[in-house]
Amino acid sequence: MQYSKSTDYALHALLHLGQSDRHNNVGIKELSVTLGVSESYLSKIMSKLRQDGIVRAVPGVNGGYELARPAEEITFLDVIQVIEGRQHLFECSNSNSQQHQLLAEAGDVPQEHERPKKIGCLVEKVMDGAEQHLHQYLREHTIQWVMDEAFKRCNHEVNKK
Amino acid sequence: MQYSKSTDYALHALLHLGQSDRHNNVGIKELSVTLGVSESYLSKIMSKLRQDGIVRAVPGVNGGYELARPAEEITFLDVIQVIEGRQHLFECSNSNSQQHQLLAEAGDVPQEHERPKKIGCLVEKVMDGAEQHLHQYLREHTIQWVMDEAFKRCNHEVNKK
DNA sequence: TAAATATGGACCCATGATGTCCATGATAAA
DNA sequence: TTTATCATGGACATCATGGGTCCATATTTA
Repeated sequence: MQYSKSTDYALHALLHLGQSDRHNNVGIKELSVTLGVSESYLSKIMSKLRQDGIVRAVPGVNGGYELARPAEEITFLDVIQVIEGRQHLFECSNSNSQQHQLLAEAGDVPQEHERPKKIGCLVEKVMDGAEQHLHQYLREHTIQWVMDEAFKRCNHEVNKK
Repeated sequence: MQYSKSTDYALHALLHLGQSDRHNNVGIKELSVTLGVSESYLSKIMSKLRQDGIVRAVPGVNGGYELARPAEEITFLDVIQVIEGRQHLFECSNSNSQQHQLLAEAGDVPQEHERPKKIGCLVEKVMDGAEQHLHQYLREHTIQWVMDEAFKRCNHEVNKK
């Protein structure tokens, strides 16, 4: 269970756009050279980012990509969800199995007018909780955060001299 | 990006072992019927859990599986790592690309005796932080926690009557 | 118009998840 | 000791997905 390379490419591409001098969009060629990945493949990824309103794209001569909104408003979670999809980290495959009947058995009120019970898998509940924590952290970190952090490190390095 | 079905099966199987009357191990047949999955496949999963010391297995007549330690000492993280492996959630595929050189460029001290710099990808750093939060939550939730929660719900249901 | 650029569809390949089948080995009951 | 029961592990089979290429098309600027 790992995030795909596409997510890697997407995040690094956005960082590059964030650093490039503003009002100058960056072509797919420059991006692909910088990241070390083919233009064809990177195009697909950038296209997804555009469809989701993370970047803007202009075709034609001197075209390219630029961030569609400020880097501090692009979170890691935004990017990950565009690339990886919005499915949950975990889905119980048999919510109506014997397993779950047993879990609810003791306090069960049998057939109190046929309602489907809607118990909800407790395993899933834990996993959903974990996912919420993961997402919260990813929401708190933006493209801008990485650039700021890099800048701070540079200063620190300079001061050491 | 999703946890596999095997993780699902493993967690539910352990719950079953946790609930079954103690000092009685449970055969693969009973487990497979309860979870609604084939014996063959579930065997593979149980075997992994055994190799990692989560469950014990005894062959022969009246054999089967039982928890190798108390249910409150089996965390979700334990189980997930056995099934999914211990690889990181994210690995930067090009830590020495031009991208990272640029990030470190401004404050760079060129060739101060050829050390490889060991910068470390900041994207990876964020992702590792996220992973730590995820793991912390999964460490705090055990098989026993789920059983306790199920018990509490039963009582609540009974009290409502 | 021509060159540069993004877009999207069709396709390919390797890998891993999911699952089956079978031979083997260990154990307890008869 | 024999036999039925049970776990183990290897060899496959199948299918979905990630990762990637190639090409035809549309759009824009010089």
